[in-house]
Amino acid sequence: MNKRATLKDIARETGVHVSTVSRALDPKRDTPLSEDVVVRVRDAAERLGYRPNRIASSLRTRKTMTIGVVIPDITNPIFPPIVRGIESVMEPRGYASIIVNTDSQRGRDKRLIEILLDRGVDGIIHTAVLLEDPTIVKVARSGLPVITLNRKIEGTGIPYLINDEEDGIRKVFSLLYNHGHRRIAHLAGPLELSTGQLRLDAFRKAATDMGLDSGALAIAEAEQFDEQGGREATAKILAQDPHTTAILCANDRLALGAIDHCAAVGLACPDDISVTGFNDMPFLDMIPPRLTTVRIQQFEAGAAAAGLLVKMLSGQGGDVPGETILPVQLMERDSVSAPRADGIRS
Amino acid sequence: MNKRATLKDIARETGVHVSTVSRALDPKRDTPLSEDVVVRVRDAAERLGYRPNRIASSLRTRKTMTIGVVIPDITNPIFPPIVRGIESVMEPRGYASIIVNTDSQRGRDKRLIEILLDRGVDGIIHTAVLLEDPTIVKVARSGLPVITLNRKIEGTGIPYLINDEEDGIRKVFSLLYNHGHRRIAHLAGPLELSTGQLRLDAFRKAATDMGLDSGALAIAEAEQFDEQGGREATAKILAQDPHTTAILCANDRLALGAIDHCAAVGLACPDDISVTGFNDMPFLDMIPPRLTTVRIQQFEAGAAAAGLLVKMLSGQGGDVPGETILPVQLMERDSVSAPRADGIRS
DNA sequence: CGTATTAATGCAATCGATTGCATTAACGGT
DNA sequence: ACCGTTAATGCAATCGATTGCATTAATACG
Repeated sequence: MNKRATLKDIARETGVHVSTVSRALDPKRDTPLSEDVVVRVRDAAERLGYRPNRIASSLRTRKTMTIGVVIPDITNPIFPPIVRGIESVMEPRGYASIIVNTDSQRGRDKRLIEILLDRGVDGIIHTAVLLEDPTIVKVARSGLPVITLNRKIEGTGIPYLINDEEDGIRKVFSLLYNHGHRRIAHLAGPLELSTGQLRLDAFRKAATDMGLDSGALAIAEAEQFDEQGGREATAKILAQDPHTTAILCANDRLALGAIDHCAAVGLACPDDISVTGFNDMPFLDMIPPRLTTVRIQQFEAGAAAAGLLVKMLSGQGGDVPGETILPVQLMERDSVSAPRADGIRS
Repeated sequence: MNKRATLKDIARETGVHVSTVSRALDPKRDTPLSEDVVVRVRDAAERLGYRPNRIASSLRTRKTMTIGVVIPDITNPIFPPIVRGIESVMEPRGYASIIVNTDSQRGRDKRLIEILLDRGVDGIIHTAVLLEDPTIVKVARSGLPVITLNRKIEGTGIPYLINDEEDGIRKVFSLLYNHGHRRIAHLAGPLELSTGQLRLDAFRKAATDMGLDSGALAIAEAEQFDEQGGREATAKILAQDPHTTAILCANDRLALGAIDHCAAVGLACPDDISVTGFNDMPFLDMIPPRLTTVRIQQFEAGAAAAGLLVKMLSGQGGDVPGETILPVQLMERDSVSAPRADGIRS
């Protein structure tokens, strides 16, 4: 109904000029003002229920106090905690976030970033997923503060924050190895996605480090990071090497699919075959057999990335490390055991 | 680096006035313009990579093409699909969304809505949770388009969209009844939250409709909508009536907690006691015993609510029904069976 | 051919807050 | 008492797009 009060209203009310009102209300003002005026202005502002018009302010200052958050899909359970982590840092500092979902589609990425830029976001946190993201690189080059999460884009100077996935893969690999597994297969995610590629590389590296010939191990790429993708790729793995005793999966959902397919062909987990996941998504520990997996600090990663962005936004870009790596944690549960001694499996 | 092109740049480039440029670029312009100018302007715009400054536009037109979405908590798995549903409608129409999480806390509600208003959102979709939400009512009264989702606030004229929860509760209640259960308990959610209250009311109604004395049935209120809340409340229920044969829970997580507590005291589900959930959250069907529950159309609800909001935003508020109810679906799985005939339980 | 229309475009105010510069008043120093 | 400071505030431009009104040019009409 009755529109919001503006500086002009307060000016009229107090008899001073709008610029004076503006200064009186500015918490970190540099110009000296008489105590009297400040009090009167604050008073009037209070009385009229004044709230600054951020749009007008943004137009003038070129700051919207809004950031963009680019994620693949909020319905993927690993992202909500990340988002909350980001907001736990941004909101207290007066920033709002606009979240966009790319669904890992090339075209959308560009379109959505444009939406963010149109709205004048002050910075972007990008949980990059595609191996190539030319759009975000261009944006960062143009001077907008950008942080990538879960993904480094080489040679661009964009600060990135990642979980120590390489270490995570190494941990599960070692666990399987120490249980006696040697024919360890990798169920990779879509290699077009950075997560898929990264974890595959880490798998190969871990295998080599343990003295196995990574070329001899069965590897199959899932088309999607979901149960169906896991089922299909598992079939391929078992075809490649029927004597596989363990499948190291690129994420939890793939692992669930793997277990499902194995069960369908008569292989029980972990008795006949061991399976591991990655991410430790919510409720995972309630689904049998409780999956041995790697826990990633989603919330903390979001919060840390936001912390970096805040620094960049406040002009302390120099203080931002180019690389931040968060530790991961092995979660040993029930989906891993020693390979069958009898070697019954055909 | 090189800042964005503005109307002024295009004007200089083409030799016409900025206002003419503005009109030439306006898809639904009313003023007649010569084809020649339009072409030249479009050309120049293209060439300069012109993108309108939405901030400036917003200041003048008082439309930000941004909406606010208020939810309790995005990490609660029922909300991501709702959010995606909303965006599936809003984004193609040029709207961005700012999502805020209230954590069901009174104070935050107000503060967050203020954040949205400060940013000049054109409308709000509010998945109200508290029984009383004076803030959002006031906002709606001030003329801003508001839709509430999952909750009606009586007598305010705010259009609301709800799932037919009453019908859902009735369906599970009937199912239990038809299996032979008579001592059916209700594990309610926090009654401060509308969902908790609503489902309790529906439970009582269903009981009465089936000819049971709802006053005689065990009812316990959980402090939180989570597993721990479910466990604690289940203890209370079993204390109230040790002969309870079925627990109808206000949501899935409470049900998981209930089953957990029952198992801890030696009651197997469904053999010793039947348990039902509500919501059918993601991955629920992978957690044993697969919970019989009520599926709510989260995505569709979000999309439908957004559809209503869009109508209001485009000035067709008159066409928006005050009430929209989406059907729910009973998902029969494994957590319900007939009560033990032997009545062994102490 | 003069005037009334209409088409095409320019002008300038506006949205509300911010900020460099100008102005005024008060004060201190010598 | 005079001048240089500094304190306190006003002035006006600015951010970029939009839009009612004015203006000019072109066309139609009688």
